[in-house]
Amino acid sequence: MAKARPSIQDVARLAGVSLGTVSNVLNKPEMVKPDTAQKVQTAIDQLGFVRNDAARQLKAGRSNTLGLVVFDAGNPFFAELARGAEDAAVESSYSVLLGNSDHKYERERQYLQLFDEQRVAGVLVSPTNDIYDQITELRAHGTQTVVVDRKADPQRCCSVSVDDFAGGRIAAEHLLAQGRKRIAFVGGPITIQQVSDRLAGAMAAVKDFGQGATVSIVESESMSVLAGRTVGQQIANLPKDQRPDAIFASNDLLAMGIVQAFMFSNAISIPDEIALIGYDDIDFAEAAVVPLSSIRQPARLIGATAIELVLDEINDLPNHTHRQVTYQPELVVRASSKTRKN
Amino acid sequence: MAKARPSIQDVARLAGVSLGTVSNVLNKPEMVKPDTAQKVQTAIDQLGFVRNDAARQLKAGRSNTLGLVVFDAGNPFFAELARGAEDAAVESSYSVLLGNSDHKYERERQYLQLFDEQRVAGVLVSPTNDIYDQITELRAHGTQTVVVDRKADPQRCCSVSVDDFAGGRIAAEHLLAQGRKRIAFVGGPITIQQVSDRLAGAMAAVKDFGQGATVSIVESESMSVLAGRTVGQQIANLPKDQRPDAIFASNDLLAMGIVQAFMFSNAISIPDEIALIGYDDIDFAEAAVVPLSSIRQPARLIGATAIELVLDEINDLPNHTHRQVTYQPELVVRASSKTRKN
DNA sequence: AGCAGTTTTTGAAGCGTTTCAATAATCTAG
DNA sequence: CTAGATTATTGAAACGCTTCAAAAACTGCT
Repeated sequence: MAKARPSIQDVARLAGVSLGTVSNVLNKPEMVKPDTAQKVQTAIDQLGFVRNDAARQLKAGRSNTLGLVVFDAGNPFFAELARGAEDAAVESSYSVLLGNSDHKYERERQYLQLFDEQRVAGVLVSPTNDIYDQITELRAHGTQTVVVDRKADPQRCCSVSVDDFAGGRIAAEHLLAQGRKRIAFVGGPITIQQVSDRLAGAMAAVKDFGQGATVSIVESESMSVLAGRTVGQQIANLPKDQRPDAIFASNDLLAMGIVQAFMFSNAISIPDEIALIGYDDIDFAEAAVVPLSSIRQPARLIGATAIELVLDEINDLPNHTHRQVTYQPELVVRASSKTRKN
Repeated sequence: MAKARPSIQDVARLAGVSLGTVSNVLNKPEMVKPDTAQKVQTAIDQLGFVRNDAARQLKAGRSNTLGLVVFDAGNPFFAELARGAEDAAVESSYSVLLGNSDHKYERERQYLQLFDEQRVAGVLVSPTNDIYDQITELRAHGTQTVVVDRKADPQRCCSVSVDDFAGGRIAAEHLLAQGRKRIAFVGGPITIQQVSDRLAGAMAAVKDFGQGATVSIVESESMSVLAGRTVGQQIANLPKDQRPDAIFASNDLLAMGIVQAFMFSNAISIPDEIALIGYDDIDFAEAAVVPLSSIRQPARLIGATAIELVLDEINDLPNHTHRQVTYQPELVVRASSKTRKN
């Protein structure tokens, strides 16, 4: 049934022109006479011809597709980032294909490999882990790569990130300023760079603050709402005097989960007993049971900037120099961390 | 610098074997002698050879990539759906590339076109609109296509969806059962099939119920949290006696936005004055200021099922018959729609 | 009509794979 | 040790496109 897909040859034959002409209609329409173009177009329509990108790429050696690999497409932060990237790419008539590694190293590898094999023009990746070799390899193969949401060695490639250390510091400082002393940091696995940086920032703040404030670390299994709920449960189960008086969740998903757990067990009030601050300031933070304080990151901007960088590298390789763009996070205070009577 | 990427030829030369052998190592390793394979592998590593997918596809005529086009990757519902699809695809060693149409017809077209040109093995698409011609065209070209989150004519292709009419009915019935009479339906643009089906379901429920209950329609600009906030504002601005006593938001994002608006203007209490129910039951619904009642859809399952269908069609085209899988939605009652004293 | 200059069209070469018939190497059994 | 069977390797021929030098078809002028 589905007869073989028509090729440029078939179109040429039907239109009574040479194959080169058809190609020209497709790629350099200005250099073919209008009525020839018309004939060709008619043939194309009639046959339902669709250019075979594989062949085109094979010949041309490059594509105008970009790859983006994130580790949690379900996190609105990354969704925003992706959208920023997409918009910027479309602007320059590139398309962005999104791969979700779901925190799985193997899957990340797989997408990177896929993009490499597809010879995409460039790749943005928010590396889960020690993906450095992967990236080095990619770059060695000639695929331009930009690291997003994490700092990268500017010797090796561009990166666009937000200062996680500063973010952690700001969050902790805020909690301390509210008079909290026993801060629990929730996040995990702590092997994730972002998590450990935020933690480090928080610790630094506590250290500078002195006054006997402490940070305890609760490592969560992942960074999801569900994981947050588990952690929340855990904390709720603690004897009252062992509970922290503030929680810094390393992203909003976790924070929302914690909120859910506290609501459910009905035992802990936010912010009276425990103040809570999240990270990312996703759209949902504001609508939480207790509107969630958070550290805002310019997700969209990150995506857009990353695209800019990768395109610069693609189009102007010779005098491209790697840049390390770092944005500053911003404290957003809502009810979840406001101490009522101070 | 970046010397041309090594080809299979280069590998062959370096390994001292023929090009066919290298290909075999790559594709049918069982039919090449172990030590030959070893030599080849060494050469591959040394050169950093990466198979050129374009060439491979060109020859093979097919790829093992699947495309997924959704219209709102930021909506956790679709994120879930995508994850379900991805997991199922990986299971069968396919990869899924995600395109986000962002409700824009043009961008949807563009992704579909891209996938078509890339000769992906199959496409899942949650069509924004009258994308039917697009799909017909795709299929005519031989790209297997499955419609997700919407019913499709089973004469033409498979589809996996949830019964939106039933969902709308259930939601409205629930609100009516709570003693509400003036239901506002929020959603838009109503040209979106899902929206109009849910509306139709709600209207049917109200009609069956009789008792002078009514449905008013508030068309929102889009289906986002932001749009919800706008609508919420609008409703809050209404004179008290003209406000509905229940709102059925056609997705949770809208509902969350409405919650935010009501909180902000501080004028309307949920559910006392207005009961609220959303749709999709995204993870965040439970953590909303007022935990959100919702209509749950099995997002992950939808994605997984769609992959199954498309793979069946790909692998067994001759005796594949289109199926129209419809799942039933499920009412989840939380605080936002519970009438306290009844 | 004939020439030079200009615009269009042509078609062969080649991109890096996979495939497959042909060839070579190796094994088995007599 | 060898014929015959079996297993491995080879390399030429596509796949469908873009490119580009060469040919053809026009132009406008004498």
